[in-house]
Amino acid sequence: MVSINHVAEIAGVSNATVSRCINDPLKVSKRTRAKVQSAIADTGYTANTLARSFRRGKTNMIMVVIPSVGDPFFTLVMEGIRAAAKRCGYTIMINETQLSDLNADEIGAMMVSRQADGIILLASLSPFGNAMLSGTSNRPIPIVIGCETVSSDLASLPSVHIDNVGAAKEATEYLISQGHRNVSFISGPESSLLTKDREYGYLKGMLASKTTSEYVQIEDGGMSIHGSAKATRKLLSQRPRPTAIFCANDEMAMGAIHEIKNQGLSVPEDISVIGFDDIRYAEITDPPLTTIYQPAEEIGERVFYRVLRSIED
Amino acid sequence: MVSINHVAEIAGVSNATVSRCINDPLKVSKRTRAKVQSAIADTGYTANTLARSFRRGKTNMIMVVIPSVGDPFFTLVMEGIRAAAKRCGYTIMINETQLSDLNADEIGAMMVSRQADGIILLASLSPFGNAMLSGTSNRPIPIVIGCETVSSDLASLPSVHIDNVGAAKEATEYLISQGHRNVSFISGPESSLLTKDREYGYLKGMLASKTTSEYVQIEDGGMSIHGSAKATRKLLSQRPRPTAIFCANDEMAMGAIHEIKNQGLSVPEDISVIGFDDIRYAEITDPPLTTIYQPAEEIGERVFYRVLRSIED
DNA sequence: GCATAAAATGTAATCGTTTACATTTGCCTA
DNA sequence: TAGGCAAATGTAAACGATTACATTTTATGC
Repeated sequence: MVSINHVAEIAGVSNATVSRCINDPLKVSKRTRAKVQSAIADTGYTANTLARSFRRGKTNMIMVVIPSVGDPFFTLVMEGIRAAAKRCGYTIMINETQLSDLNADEIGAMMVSRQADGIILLASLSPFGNAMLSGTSNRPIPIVIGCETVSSDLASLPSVHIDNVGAAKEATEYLISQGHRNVSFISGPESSLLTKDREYGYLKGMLASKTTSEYVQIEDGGMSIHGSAKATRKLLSQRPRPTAIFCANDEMAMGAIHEIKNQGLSVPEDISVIGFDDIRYAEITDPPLTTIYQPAEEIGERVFYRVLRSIED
Repeated sequence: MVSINHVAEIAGVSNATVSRCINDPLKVSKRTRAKVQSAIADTGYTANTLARSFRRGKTNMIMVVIPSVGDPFFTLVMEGIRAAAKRCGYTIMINETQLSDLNADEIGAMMVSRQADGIILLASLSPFGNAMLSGTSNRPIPIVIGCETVSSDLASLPSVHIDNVGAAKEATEYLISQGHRNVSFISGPESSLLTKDREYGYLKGMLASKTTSEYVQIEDGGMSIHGSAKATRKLLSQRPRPTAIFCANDEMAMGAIHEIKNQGLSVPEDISVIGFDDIRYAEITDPPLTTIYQPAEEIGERVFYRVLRSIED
């Protein structure tokens, strides 16, 4: 491995000069710069990032924790994050951490290990409280939560997200304005606070009038196609049957539509379905999925700048 | 920031002892271990990963480069990679690098920067040749390609993938055996060698008999729903019309089905569609998508072990 | 050509670990 | 209890960069 010292020797200068030549070229004379550059070219030297980050105490990397690669919604958020990061000279690393794997130790370790300058959590952490925020005197690196809501335990963590309660309430009101009275809701797991917020918005919408408030029905769709299909089966077996199903995200809406058609019913004639997120598959479902748009890219951009701000403090 | 030296001081031992206590506890006496552990607890010390990796010359991280978070197929591959990595004490980091961003410099920098011990490329690199493999005397870190085919330029890179040519040929033969003669193919962009392999398999299947070889038709679907819908539109406008469309992946198959239905035709009565990969959406398309299964998890596992082997050499 | 300031370069400490090697401690046996 | 060996611990040198500070070189004005 060729180090900065090899380069220095070959160029006939000190390592400090080589370092300057790389990090602040204007500080070295044209002649020396040429010598150093040719030595770099000759040796094929590239700086050891580890050593540099270690010495500087900064990696210029931001880690994004997502529960699952393969979630089409995150693509959009990532787009925003990545674009902003590029502009600011940061590299994005993704850490796929299944929700079930998320535990305080792991996240805590990540936080203080300083392998990244900051962390963006596109996931909720409610089950773990803020245990991870204490217990170490090493200053934890900045964490910002994106899309997800912040649990009260983590109230200290900044977060960038839309008004899930309000949006879900509006969607529910829309369904009601279309004449629906029997509106059911397919929710996500307890660990996803964001879907709980949407559930709350649904409740708010339904509880506004007596007729609708009598028909509140919520099933857990587990954030997956299969889970949602199962939940739908359960909902459809009830009497009176729902005339509309509001799903906490699009993927579950797809599962619901699939199950409804499976049972020989049709969407939206027999039952309306509404989703959340507006992922790219939403427009090619049959029928096209009615869904609530989230400005995913913008959220990504904002959450990045938020974490950047914390880093720079 | 509390360092190993603080801990040592508090415990009344040398930093070397603290280090041993962490990395090889059996090497220190019970009494000392207790002292050190309580000092660690008191100070909330956690090792500086950067310093450790730098010193050890090893990060125990493997980077996976994927063209896009949000590709449902990668979820499955990642599952295999992650499981294997966990077993072996490695951490996985994902680097989302849009194909268009991939350039030799960036990848080359990644390769030698030693921020990871190895790289798994779930993408092809053909446009860039092996420029990145030369030009530096720093020993590049191991790279293994997964799922994708290796371009001839990169023949030196190991790769783990299925027999795309064979599988596509079989699928084509299957369609022909079902009575189809007019089978069209929707391909991916030039940069994705894997889809080119599938295209080649399609060709092999079609060219086997005179009747079918007369109907070879290939359109670029750009690996996206929209691109594929557009390609399908073009195919459907031709006379004679295809009776079957073979798509290089499931997402494009979904786009094709959508467009076919859009034009008032039905699947599979008027036109059969077949995809590739068996992503989770395949079973909820309407009609259910016929597709070719890839053992994604197993590929993930294998590609991990392959890169591990290179690392350990 | 000299004095002086500014620019360029060099020297060496430093970041937090790990680890080869040296030293000390403890234990066992004769 | 001395001698010898193993176990435990300490010392100090790395790893490869950056950077404060010291020194040298160059440029400027007279």
